[in-house]
Amino acid sequence: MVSNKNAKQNQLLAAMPEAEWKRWLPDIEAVDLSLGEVLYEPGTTLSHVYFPTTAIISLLYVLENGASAEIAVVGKEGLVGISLFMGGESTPSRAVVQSAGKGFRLPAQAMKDEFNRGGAVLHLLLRYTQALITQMSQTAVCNRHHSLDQQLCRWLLLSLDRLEDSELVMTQELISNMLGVRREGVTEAALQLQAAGLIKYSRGRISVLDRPGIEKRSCECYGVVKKEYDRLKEMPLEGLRGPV
Amino acid sequence: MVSNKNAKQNQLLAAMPEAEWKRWLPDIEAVDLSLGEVLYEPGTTLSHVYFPTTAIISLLYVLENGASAEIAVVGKEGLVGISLFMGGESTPSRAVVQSAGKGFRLPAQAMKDEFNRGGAVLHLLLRYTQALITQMSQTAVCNRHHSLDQQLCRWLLLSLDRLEDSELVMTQELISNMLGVRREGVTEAALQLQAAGLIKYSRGRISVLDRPGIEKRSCECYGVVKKEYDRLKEMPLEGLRGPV
DNA sequence: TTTCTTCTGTACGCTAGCGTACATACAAAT
DNA sequence: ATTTGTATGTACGCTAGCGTACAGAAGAAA
Repeated sequence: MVSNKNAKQNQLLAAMPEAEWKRWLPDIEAVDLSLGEVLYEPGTTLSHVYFPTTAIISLLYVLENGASAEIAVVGKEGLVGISLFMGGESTPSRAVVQSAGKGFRLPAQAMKDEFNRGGAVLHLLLRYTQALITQMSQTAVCNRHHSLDQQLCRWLLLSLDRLEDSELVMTQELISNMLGVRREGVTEAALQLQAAGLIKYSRGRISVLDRPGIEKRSCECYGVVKKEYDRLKEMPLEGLRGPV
Repeated sequence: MVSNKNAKQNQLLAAMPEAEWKRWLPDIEAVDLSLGEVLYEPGTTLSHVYFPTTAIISLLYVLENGASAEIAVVGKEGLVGISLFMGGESTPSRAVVQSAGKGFRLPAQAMKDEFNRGGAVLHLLLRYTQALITQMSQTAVCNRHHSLDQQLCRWLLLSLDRLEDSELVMTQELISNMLGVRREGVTEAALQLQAAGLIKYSRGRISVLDRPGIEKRSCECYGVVKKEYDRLKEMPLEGLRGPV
Protein backbone atom coordinates (compact mmCIF):
# COMPACT_ATOMS: atom_id res chain seq x y z
CA MET A 1 0.00 0.00 0.00
CA VAL A 2 1.42 3.34 -1.01
CA SER A 3 1.01 6.82 0.20
CA ASN A 4 -2.16 8.06 -1.30
CA LYS A 5 -1.09 11.62 -0.80
CA ASN A 6 2.03 11.42 -2.93
CA ALA A 7 0.33 9.60 -5.74
CA LYS A 8 -2.18 12.36 -6.05
CA GLN A 9 0.57 14.72 -7.02
CA ASN A 10 -0.14 13.23 -10.38
CA GLN A 11 -3.06 15.17 -11.75
CA LEU A 12 -4.70 12.25 -13.48
CA LEU A 13 -4.62 10.16 -10.35
CA ALA A 14 -5.86 13.14 -8.41
CA ALA A 15 -8.79 13.57 -10.77
CA MET A 16 -9.96 9.99 -10.33
CA PRO A 17 -13.19 9.38 -8.46
CA GLU A 18 -12.75 7.81 -5.02
CA ALA A 19 -14.35 4.49 -5.97
CA GLU A 20 -12.01 3.84 -8.86
CA TRP A 21 -9.08 5.04 -6.86
CA LYS A 22 -9.76 2.47 -4.17
CA ARG A 23 -9.84 -0.29 -6.73
CA TRP A 24 -6.41 0.72 -7.96
CA LEU A 25 -4.68 1.06 -4.66
CA PRO A 26 -3.63 -2.57 -4.27
CA ASP A 27 -1.99 -2.61 -7.69
CA ILE A 28 -0.36 0.77 -7.77
CA GLU A 29 3.33 0.99 -7.00
CA ALA A 30 5.74 3.84 -6.32
CA VAL A 31 8.82 4.02 -8.53
CA ASP A 32 11.98 6.06 -8.68
CA LEU A 33 12.78 7.16 -12.17
CA SER A 34 16.40 7.96 -12.84
CA LEU A 35 17.78 10.17 -15.56
CA GLY A 36 18.08 8.33 -18.85
CA GLU A 37 16.01 5.35 -17.76
CA VAL A 38 13.97 3.94 -20.62
CA LEU A 39 10.34 3.14 -19.82
CA TYR A 40 9.70 1.51 -23.14
CA GLU A 41 11.40 0.91 -26.45
CA PRO A 42 9.75 1.05 -29.87
CA GLY A 43 7.68 -2.02 -30.55
CA THR A 44 7.88 -3.55 -27.11
CA THR A 45 4.75 -4.55 -25.28
CA LEU A 46 4.23 -2.39 -22.24
CA SER A 47 4.16 -4.00 -18.85
CA HIS A 48 2.98 -0.92 -16.94
CA VAL A 49 1.61 2.55 -17.36
CA TYR A 50 3.50 5.26 -15.53
CA PHE A 51 2.08 8.25 -13.72
CA PRO A 52 4.96 10.67 -13.08
CA THR A 53 4.77 12.95 -10.07
CA THR A 54 8.11 14.74 -9.91
CA ALA A 55 9.80 13.01 -12.87
CA ILE A 56 9.56 14.14 -16.48
CA ILE A 57 9.39 11.69 -19.36
CA SER A 58 10.19 12.40 -23.00
CA LEU A 59 8.51 10.62 -25.84
CA LEU A 60 11.25 10.33 -28.45
CA TYR A 61 11.33 9.12 -32.01
CA VAL A 62 14.63 7.76 -33.19
CA LEU A 63 15.27 7.50 -36.92
CA GLU A 64 17.24 4.80 -38.68
CA ASN A 65 20.28 7.04 -38.93
CA GLY A 66 20.23 7.70 -35.21
CA ALA A 67 18.78 11.20 -35.44
CA SER A 68 16.04 11.80 -32.94
CA ALA A 69 13.33 14.20 -31.92
CA GLU A 70 11.05 14.61 -28.99
CA ILE A 71 7.41 14.50 -29.89
CA ALA A 72 5.93 15.12 -26.47
CA VAL A 73 6.73 15.55 -22.79
CA VAL A 74 4.86 13.92 -19.95
CA GLY A 75 5.00 15.04 -16.36
CA LYS A 76 2.69 15.17 -13.39
CA GLU A 77 -0.20 16.18 -15.62
CA GLY A 78 -0.27 12.91 -17.51
CA LEU A 79 0.68 9.31 -18.01
CA VAL A 80 3.08 7.29 -20.12
CA GLY A 81 1.80 4.30 -22.04
CA ILE A 82 -1.41 5.38 -23.74
CA SER A 83 -0.99 2.69 -26.38
CA LEU A 84 -2.04 0.17 -23.74
CA PHE A 85 -5.59 1.38 -23.63
CA MET A 86 -5.64 2.74 -27.15
CA GLY A 87 -5.28 -0.81 -28.26
CA GLY A 88 -1.93 -0.91 -29.96
CA GLU A 89 0.03 -2.51 -27.11
CA SER A 90 3.16 -0.77 -28.40
CA THR A 91 4.29 2.34 -30.25
CA PRO A 92 7.15 3.17 -32.58
CA SER A 93 8.42 5.70 -30.04
CA ARG A 94 10.66 5.48 -27.02
CA ALA A 95 9.95 6.83 -23.55
CA VAL A 96 12.99 8.17 -21.67
CA VAL A 97 13.30 9.83 -18.29
CA GLN A 98 14.34 13.37 -19.05
CA SER A 99 14.37 14.56 -15.49
CA ALA A 100 14.84 12.19 -12.59
CA GLY A 101 12.12 11.97 -10.00
CA LYS A 102 9.30 9.90 -8.67
CA GLY A 103 6.17 8.42 -10.08
CA PHE A 104 3.73 5.58 -9.77
CA ARG A 105 2.95 2.70 -12.00
CA LEU A 106 0.13 0.30 -12.60
CA PRO A 107 0.37 -3.12 -14.27
CA ALA A 108 -0.90 -3.27 -17.82
CA GLN A 109 -3.75 -5.62 -17.07
CA ALA A 110 -5.08 -3.56 -14.18
CA MET A 111 -5.04 -0.54 -16.44
CA LYS A 112 -6.93 -2.31 -19.19
CA ASP A 113 -9.47 -3.75 -16.81
CA GLU A 114 -10.26 -0.39 -15.34
CA PHE A 115 -10.39 1.23 -18.75
CA ASN A 116 -12.80 -1.39 -19.97
CA ARG A 117 -15.23 -0.67 -17.19
CA GLY A 118 -15.93 2.36 -19.29
CA GLY A 119 -16.53 4.83 -16.51
CA ALA A 120 -14.94 8.10 -15.57
CA VAL A 121 -11.45 6.70 -15.88
CA LEU A 122 -11.94 5.98 -19.54
CA HIS A 123 -13.05 9.51 -20.25
CA LEU A 124 -10.31 10.97 -18.13
CA LEU A 125 -7.65 9.03 -19.99
CA LEU A 126 -9.03 9.76 -23.41
CA ARG A 127 -9.27 13.42 -22.64
CA TYR A 128 -5.65 13.39 -21.62
CA THR A 129 -4.74 11.54 -24.80
CA GLN A 130 -6.46 14.26 -26.76
CA ALA A 131 -4.27 16.83 -25.03
CA LEU A 132 -1.22 14.77 -25.84
CA ILE A 133 -2.24 14.69 -29.48
CA THR A 134 -2.37 18.46 -29.45
CA GLN A 135 1.13 18.61 -28.08
CA MET A 136 2.41 16.26 -30.76
CA SER A 137 0.74 18.17 -33.55
CA GLN A 138 2.05 21.46 -32.35
CA THR A 139 5.52 19.96 -32.15
CA ALA A 140 5.25 18.94 -35.78
CA VAL A 141 4.43 22.48 -36.92
CA CYS A 142 6.97 23.98 -34.57
CA ASN A 143 9.69 21.76 -36.03
CA ARG A 144 8.83 23.07 -39.43
CA HIS A 145 8.51 26.78 -38.82
CA HIS A 146 10.22 28.03 -35.71
CA SER A 147 13.82 28.89 -34.94
CA LEU A 148 16.04 26.96 -32.63
CA ASP A 149 15.96 29.86 -30.16
CA GLN A 150 12.20 29.87 -30.01
CA GLN A 151 12.06 26.14 -29.65
CA LEU A 152 14.57 26.12 -26.85
CA CYS A 153 12.37 28.56 -24.95
CA ARG A 154 9.30 26.47 -25.59
CA TRP A 155 11.16 23.44 -24.35
CA LEU A 156 12.34 25.15 -21.19
CA LEU A 157 8.81 26.21 -20.41
CA LEU A 158 7.40 22.74 -20.96
CA SER A 159 9.98 21.41 -18.51
CA LEU A 160 9.46 24.16 -15.96
CA ASP A 161 5.76 23.47 -15.82
CA ARG A 162 6.52 19.93 -14.78
CA LEU A 163 9.06 20.73 -12.06
CA GLU A 164 8.80 22.13 -8.57
CA ASP A 165 11.82 24.39 -8.67
CA SER A 166 13.24 26.35 -11.55
CA GLU A 167 16.42 24.35 -11.97
CA LEU A 168 16.76 21.75 -14.69
CA VAL A 169 19.40 19.05 -14.54
CA MET A 170 20.10 18.71 -18.20
CA THR A 171 23.15 19.02 -20.43
CA GLN A 172 23.04 20.88 -23.70
CA GLU A 173 23.85 17.62 -25.42
CA LEU A 174 20.66 16.07 -24.10
CA ILE A 175 18.59 19.08 -25.02
CA SER A 176 19.95 18.88 -28.54
CA ASN A 177 18.75 15.27 -28.76
CA MET A 178 15.30 16.29 -27.65
CA LEU A 179 15.05 19.16 -30.08
CA GLY A 180 16.67 17.16 -32.83
CA VAL A 181 19.39 19.74 -33.46
CA ARG A 182 23.16 20.05 -33.07
CA ARG A 183 24.58 20.45 -29.61
CA GLU A 184 26.47 23.54 -30.78
CA GLY A 185 23.22 25.13 -31.83
CA VAL A 186 21.87 24.74 -28.32
CA THR A 187 25.05 26.30 -26.92
CA GLU A 188 24.61 29.36 -29.08
CA ALA A 189 20.97 29.77 -28.20
CA ALA A 190 21.65 29.22 -24.50
CA LEU A 191 24.44 31.78 -24.53
CA GLN A 192 22.06 34.36 -25.85
CA LEU A 193 19.49 33.60 -23.18
CA GLN A 194 22.17 33.82 -20.53
CA ALA A 195 23.52 37.08 -21.93
CA ALA A 196 20.00 38.45 -21.76
CA GLY A 197 19.85 37.46 -18.11
CA LEU A 198 17.01 35.02 -18.62
CA ILE A 199 18.84 31.89 -17.55
CA LYS A 200 22.05 30.87 -15.84
CA TYR A 201 23.74 27.55 -16.33
CA SER A 202 26.82 25.50 -15.86
CA ARG A 203 27.72 21.92 -16.55
CA GLY A 204 24.33 20.38 -16.74
CA ARG A 205 22.35 22.62 -14.42
CA ILE A 206 20.12 25.30 -15.87
CA SER A 207 18.38 27.88 -13.69
CA VAL A 208 15.60 29.92 -15.16
CA LEU A 209 15.86 33.44 -13.79
CA ASP A 210 13.21 35.24 -15.76
CA ARG A 211 10.33 33.10 -16.82
CA PRO A 212 8.23 35.87 -18.36
CA GLY A 213 11.26 36.79 -20.43
CA ILE A 214 11.51 33.25 -21.73
CA GLU A 215 7.82 33.24 -22.52
CA LYS A 216 8.25 36.35 -24.60
CA ARG A 217 11.01 34.73 -26.64
CA SER A 218 9.17 31.46 -27.10
CA CYS A 219 7.04 30.74 -30.13
CA GLU A 220 3.29 30.62 -29.80
CA CYS A 221 3.43 26.81 -29.62
CA TYR A 222 3.95 26.71 -25.89
CA GLY A 223 0.95 28.89 -25.21
CA VAL A 224 -1.34 27.07 -27.61
CA VAL A 225 -0.61 23.72 -26.04
CA LYS A 226 -0.87 25.07 -22.50
CA LYS A 227 -4.21 26.62 -23.22
CA GLU A 228 -5.54 23.41 -24.72
CA TYR A 229 -4.36 21.38 -21.73
CA ASP A 230 -6.14 23.79 -19.43
CA ARG A 231 -9.30 23.79 -21.49
CA LEU A 232 -9.46 20.02 -21.48
CA LYS A 233 -8.69 19.79 -17.80
CA GLU A 234 -11.67 21.94 -16.99
CA MET A 235 -14.17 20.16 -19.18
CA PRO A 236 -16.71 18.07 -17.30
CA LEU A 237 -15.90 14.40 -17.54
CA GLU A 238 -19.46 13.44 -18.33
CA GLY A 239 -19.31 15.67 -21.35
CA LEU A 240 -19.36 12.66 -23.59
CA ARG A 241 -22.44 11.13 -22.11
CA GLY A 242 -25.21 13.67 -21.99
CA PRO A 243 -27.02 15.20 -24.97
CA VAL A 244 -25.40 18.61 -24.40
CA MET B 1 -31.16 5.10 -46.28
CA VAL B 2 -27.87 4.94 -48.06
CA SER B 3 -26.09 2.35 -50.06
CA ASN B 4 -24.48 0.04 -47.63
CA LYS B 5 -22.05 -1.13 -50.24
CA ASN B 6 -20.48 2.26 -50.92
CA ALA B 7 -20.17 3.14 -47.28
CA LYS B 8 -18.14 0.04 -46.68
CA GLN B 9 -15.46 1.38 -48.98
CA ASN B 10 -14.44 3.09 -45.79
CA GLN B 11 -12.38 0.59 -43.91
CA LEU B 12 -13.58 1.56 -40.47
CA LEU B 13 -17.19 1.25 -41.49
CA ALA B 14 -16.36 -2.03 -43.19
CA ALA B 15 -14.77 -3.36 -40.02
CA MET B 16 -17.83 -2.69 -37.89
CA PRO B 17 -19.82 -5.64 -36.66
CA GLU B 18 -23.23 -6.09 -38.33
CA ALA B 19 -25.24 -5.26 -35.19
CA GLU B 20 -23.61 -1.89 -34.70
CA TRP B 21 -23.74 -1.16 -38.37
CA LYS B 22 -27.50 -1.62 -38.41
CA ARG B 23 -27.89 0.84 -35.56
CA TRP B 24 -26.00 3.46 -37.51
CA LEU B 25 -27.75 3.09 -40.81
CA PRO B 26 -30.61 5.49 -40.11
CA ASP B 27 -28.25 8.27 -39.12
CA ILE B 28 -25.49 7.88 -41.64
CA GLU B 29 -25.48 10.18 -44.63
CA ALA B 30 -23.55 10.26 -47.90
CA VAL B 31 -21.68 13.47 -48.67
CA ASP B 32 -19.76 14.91 -51.58
CA LEU B 33 -16.56 16.53 -50.46
CA SER B 34 -15.18 19.15 -52.79
CA LEU B 35 -11.60 20.32 -53.05
CA GLY B 36 -10.79 22.92 -50.43
CA GLU B 37 -13.95 22.34 -48.40
CA VAL B 38 -13.33 22.79 -44.69
CA LEU B 39 -14.81 20.12 -42.43
CA TYR B 40 -13.89 21.93 -39.28
CA GLU B 41 -12.00 24.97 -38.10
CA PRO B 42 -9.81 25.20 -35.00
CA GLY B 43 -11.86 25.46 -31.86
CA THR B 44 -15.25 24.81 -33.39
CA THR B 45 -17.51 22.14 -32.00
CA LEU B 46 -17.93 19.34 -34.47
CA SER B 47 -21.38 18.55 -35.77
CA HIS B 48 -20.43 15.31 -37.52
CA VAL B 49 -17.68 12.78 -37.93
CA TYR B 50 -16.68 12.04 -41.50
CA PHE B 51 -15.76 8.70 -43.00
CA PRO B 52 -14.10 9.37 -46.37
CA THR B 53 -14.39 6.77 -49.08
CA THR B 54 -12.83 8.33 -52.17
CA ALA B 55 -12.01 11.75 -50.72
CA ILE B 56 -8.82 12.64 -48.87
CA ILE B 57 -8.78 15.01 -45.92
CA SER B 58 -5.79 16.90 -44.56
CA LEU B 59 -5.43 17.80 -40.93
CA LEU B 60 -3.66 21.15 -41.01
CA TYR B 61 -2.23 23.40 -38.36
CA VAL B 62 -2.16 27.06 -39.19
CA LEU B 63 0.15 29.33 -37.23
CA GLU B 64 -0.53 32.92 -36.24
CA ASN B 65 1.60 34.23 -39.09
CA GLY B 66 -0.35 32.18 -41.62
CA ALA B 67 2.29 29.50 -42.09
CA SER B 68 0.83 26.03 -42.09
CA ALA B 69 1.71 22.38 -42.01
CA GLU B 70 -0.13 19.15 -42.48
CA ILE B 71 0.03 16.89 -39.49
CA ALA B 72 -1.88 13.93 -40.87
CA VAL B 73 -3.90 12.69 -43.83
CA VAL B 74 -7.16 10.80 -43.59
CA GLY B 75 -8.66 8.73 -46.37
CA LYS B 76 -10.75 5.61 -46.71
CA GLU B 77 -8.80 3.97 -43.88
CA GLY B 78 -10.01 6.37 -41.23
CA LEU B 79 -12.29 9.07 -39.95
CA VAL B 80 -12.19 12.79 -39.34
CA GLY B 81 -13.28 14.14 -35.98
CA ILE B 82 -11.68 11.99 -33.33
CA SER B 83 -11.92 14.81 -30.79
CA LEU B 84 -15.63 14.06 -30.58
CA PHE B 85 -15.15 10.76 -28.86
CA MET B 86 -11.81 11.65 -27.30
CA GLY B 87 -13.71 14.16 -25.26
CA GLY B 88 -12.34 17.47 -26.42
CA GLU B 89 -15.22 18.43 -28.69
CA SER B 90 -12.79 20.50 -30.75
CA THR B 91 -9.14 20.65 -31.77
CA PRO B 92 -6.73 23.44 -32.60
CA SER B 93 -6.36 22.01 -36.12
CA ARG B 94 -8.28 22.44 -39.32
CA ALA B 95 -9.62 19.70 -41.57
CA VAL B 96 -9.55 20.46 -45.29
CA VAL B 97 -10.50 18.37 -48.29
CA GLN B 98 -7.25 17.75 -50.10
CA SER B 99 -8.70 15.59 -52.82
CA ALA B 100 -12.33 15.80 -53.82
CA GLY B 101 -14.45 12.69 -53.51
CA LYS B 102 -17.16 11.02 -51.54
CA GLY B 103 -17.63 10.03 -47.97
CA PHE B 104 -20.19 9.45 -45.27
CA ARG B 105 -20.97 11.31 -42.12
CA LEU B 106 -22.65 10.63 -38.83
CA PRO B 107 -24.08 13.23 -36.44
CA ALA B 108 -21.99 13.93 -33.38
CA GLN B 109 -24.53 12.62 -30.91
CA ALA B 110 -24.99 9.33 -32.72
CA MET B 111 -21.25 8.90 -32.74
CA LYS B 112 -20.95 9.58 -29.02
CA ASP B 113 -23.84 7.32 -28.15
CA GLU B 114 -22.36 4.42 -30.04
CA PHE B 115 -18.92 5.06 -28.61
CA ASN B 116 -20.30 5.08 -25.10
CA ARG B 117 -21.84 1.68 -25.53
CA GLY B 118 -18.25 0.61 -25.16
CA GLY B 119 -18.28 -2.30 -27.56
CA ALA B 120 -16.28 -3.15 -30.63
CA VAL B 121 -16.80 0.31 -32.12
CA LEU B 122 -14.99 1.93 -29.24
CA HIS B 123 -11.99 -0.31 -29.67
CA LEU B 124 -12.02 0.08 -33.41
CA LEU B 125 -12.00 3.85 -33.18
CA LEU B 126 -9.34 4.01 -30.51
CA ARG B 127 -7.12 1.69 -32.45
CA TYR B 128 -7.47 3.96 -35.44
CA THR B 129 -6.68 6.95 -33.28
CA GLN B 130 -3.53 5.22 -32.18
CA ALA B 131 -2.52 4.83 -35.83
CA LEU B 132 -3.25 8.49 -36.41
CA ILE B 133 -1.02 9.39 -33.49
CA THR B 134 1.78 7.43 -35.11
CA GLN B 135 1.33 9.36 -38.30
CA MET B 136 1.44 12.68 -36.46
CA SER B 137 4.54 11.74 -34.52
CA GLN B 138 6.36 10.59 -37.59
CA THR B 139 5.42 13.82 -39.32
CA ALA B 140 7.02 15.75 -36.48
CA VAL B 141 10.32 13.91 -36.84
CA CYS B 142 10.16 14.05 -40.61
CA ASN B 143 9.71 17.81 -40.51
CA ARG B 144 12.83 18.05 -38.46
CA HIS B 145 15.19 15.73 -40.27
CA HIS B 146 14.26 15.00 -43.86
CA SER B 147 14.74 16.93 -47.07
CA LEU B 148 11.98 18.50 -49.06
CA ASP B 149 12.53 15.93 -51.81
CA GLN B 150 12.09 13.03 -49.45
CA GLN B 151 9.04 14.59 -47.89
CA LEU B 152 7.44 15.20 -51.23
CA CYS B 153 7.82 11.52 -52.03
CA ARG B 154 6.36 10.54 -48.69
CA TRP B 155 3.45 12.84 -49.32
CA LEU B 156 2.78 11.47 -52.77
CA LEU B 157 2.74 7.95 -51.39
CA LEU B 158 0.36 8.84 -48.59
CA SER B 159 -1.99 10.31 -51.18
CA LEU B 160 -1.65 7.44 -53.60
CA ASP B 161 -2.62 4.94 -50.95
CA ARG B 162 -5.89 6.76 -50.50
CA LEU B 163 -6.81 7.05 -54.16
CA GLU B 164 -8.09 4.60 -56.75
CA ASP B 165 -6.03 5.79 -59.67
CA SER B 166 -2.53 7.18 -59.73
CA GLU B 167 -3.46 10.72 -60.70
CA LEU B 168 -3.58 13.45 -58.10
CA VAL B 169 -5.47 16.67 -58.73
CA MET B 170 -3.26 19.03 -56.80
CA THR B 171 -1.28 22.16 -57.59
CA GLN B 172 2.23 22.66 -56.36
CA GLU B 173 0.99 25.63 -54.42
CA LEU B 174 -1.35 23.40 -52.41
CA ILE B 175 1.33 20.81 -51.84
CA SER B 176 3.60 23.52 -50.50
CA ASN B 177 0.93 24.49 -47.97
CA MET B 178 0.66 20.90 -46.82
CA LEU B 179 4.37 20.41 -46.48
CA GLY B 180 4.82 23.86 -44.97
CA VAL B 181 7.41 24.91 -47.54
CA ARG B 182 7.75 27.39 -50.40
CA ARG B 183 5.92 26.70 -53.61
CA GLU B 184 9.19 27.15 -55.51
CA GLY B 185 10.75 24.42 -53.46
CA VAL B 186 8.04 22.01 -54.52
CA THR B 187 8.59 23.01 -58.15
CA GLU B 188 12.26 22.16 -57.93
CA ALA B 189 11.64 18.83 -56.25
CA ALA B 190 8.87 17.94 -58.68
CA LEU B 191 11.09 18.81 -61.64
CA GLN B 192 13.65 16.36 -60.43
CA LEU B 193 11.10 13.61 -60.04
CA GLN B 194 9.79 14.31 -63.50
CA ALA B 195 13.28 14.36 -64.99
CA ALA B 196 13.87 10.98 -63.40
CA GLY B 197 10.73 9.69 -65.08
CA LEU B 198 8.95 9.00 -61.80
CA ILE B 199 6.07 11.40 -62.25
CA LYS B 200 4.51 13.52 -64.95
CA TYR B 201 2.50 16.61 -64.28
CA SER B 202 0.93 19.70 -65.69
CA ARG B 203 -1.25 22.41 -64.26
CA GLY B 204 -2.58 20.70 -61.22
CA ARG B 205 -2.59 17.09 -62.33
CA ILE B 206 0.16 14.79 -61.19
CA SER B 207 0.51 11.25 -62.51
CA VAL B 208 2.73 8.85 -60.70
CA LEU B 209 4.51 6.72 -63.29
CA ASP B 210 6.91 4.74 -61.15
CA ARG B 211 5.70 4.10 -57.66
CA PRO B 212 8.60 1.90 -56.58
CA GLY B 213 10.93 4.63 -57.74
CA ILE B 214 9.14 7.12 -55.53
CA GLU B 215 9.30 4.74 -52.61
CA LYS B 216 13.03 4.49 -53.03
CA ARG B 217 13.42 8.26 -52.87
CA SER B 218 11.09 8.68 -49.92
CA CYS B 219 12.32 8.79 -46.38
CA GLU B 220 11.66 5.91 -44.04
CA CYS B 221 8.71 7.78 -42.55
CA TYR B 222 6.23 6.54 -45.11
CA GLY B 223 7.14 2.93 -44.52
CA VAL B 224 7.13 3.17 -40.75
CA VAL B 225 3.65 4.65 -40.68
CA LYS B 226 2.32 2.23 -43.26
CA LYS B 227 3.63 -0.72 -41.33
CA GLU B 228 2.08 0.52 -38.11
CA TYR B 229 -1.30 1.06 -39.78
CA ASP B 230 -1.15 -2.49 -41.10
CA ARG B 231 -0.11 -3.91 -37.78
CA LEU B 232 -2.96 -2.20 -35.97
CA LYS B 233 -5.48 -3.17 -38.61
CA GLU B 234 -4.66 -6.80 -38.12
CA MET B 235 -4.80 -6.83 -34.35
CA PRO B 236 -7.84 -8.54 -32.88
CA LEU B 237 -10.36 -6.03 -31.63
CA GLU B 238 -10.91 -7.85 -28.39
CA GLY B 239 -7.23 -7.50 -27.66
CA LEU B 240 -8.01 -5.08 -24.93
CA ARG B 241 -10.36 -7.36 -23.09
CA GLY B 242 -8.73 -10.69 -22.51
CA PRO B 243 -5.71 -11.43 -20.34
CA VAL B 244 -3.44 -12.07 -23.35
C1' DT C 1 48.50 18.46 -7.38
C1' DT C 2 47.96 16.33 -11.42
C1' DT C 3 45.30 13.75 -14.60
C1' DC C 4 41.12 12.58 -16.82
C1' DT C 5 36.55 13.23 -18.28
C1' DT C 6 32.73 15.69 -19.35
C1' DC C 7 30.64 19.85 -20.62
C1' DT C 8 30.73 24.15 -22.99
C1' DG C 9 32.56 27.64 -26.32
C1' DT C 10 34.44 29.03 -30.86
C1' DA C 11 35.42 28.87 -35.70
C1' DC C 12 34.74 28.10 -40.59
C1' DG C 13 33.08 26.54 -44.75
C1' DC C 14 28.85 24.41 -46.65
C1' DT C 15 24.02 23.63 -48.06
C1' DA C 16 19.00 23.63 -48.00
C1' DG C 17 15.52 26.28 -48.11
C1' DC C 18 13.73 31.15 -47.72
C1' DG C 19 12.09 35.77 -49.61
C1' DT C 20 11.52 38.17 -53.49
C1' DA C 21 10.96 39.17 -58.10
C1' DC C 22 9.91 38.03 -62.58
C1' DA C 23 9.29 35.11 -66.77
C1' DT C 24 6.95 31.72 -69.30
C1' DA C 25 3.27 28.62 -70.50
C1' DC C 26 -1.01 26.53 -70.64
C1' DA C 27 -6.20 26.70 -70.72
C1' DA C 28 -10.40 28.65 -70.51
C1' DA C 29 -13.29 32.53 -71.76
C1' DT C 30 -14.66 36.20 -74.74
C1' DA D 1 -7.69 34.96 -82.09
C1' DT D 2 -6.95 37.47 -78.18
C1' DT D 3 -7.23 38.17 -73.54
C1' DT D 4 -7.02 36.84 -68.83
C1' DG D 5 -5.97 34.11 -65.02
C1' DT D 6 -3.67 30.44 -62.99
C1' DA D 7 0.22 27.21 -62.79
C1' DT D 8 4.88 26.51 -63.28
C1' DG D 9 9.86 27.74 -64.03
C1' DT D 10 14.05 30.53 -63.06
C1' DA D 11 17.19 33.49 -60.73
C1' DC D 12 19.73 35.59 -56.94
C1' DG D 13 21.18 36.95 -52.62
C1' DC D 14 20.40 35.66 -47.76
C1' DT D 15 20.32 33.05 -43.39
C1' DA D 16 19.80 29.29 -40.16
C1' DG D 17 21.53 25.42 -39.06
C1' DC D 18 24.79 21.57 -40.31
C1' DG D 19 29.32 18.97 -40.17
C1' DT D 20 33.62 19.10 -38.52
C1' DA D 21 37.35 20.27 -35.76
C1' DC D 22 39.34 21.97 -31.74
C1' DA D 23 40.05 24.71 -27.48
C1' DG D 24 39.05 25.99 -22.91
C1' DA D 25 36.90 25.04 -18.29
C1' DA D 26 34.93 22.80 -14.50
C1' DG D 27 34.60 18.87 -11.74
C1' DA D 28 35.97 14.15 -10.47
C1' DA D 29 39.46 10.92 -9.68
C1' DA D 30 44.02 9.64 -8.57
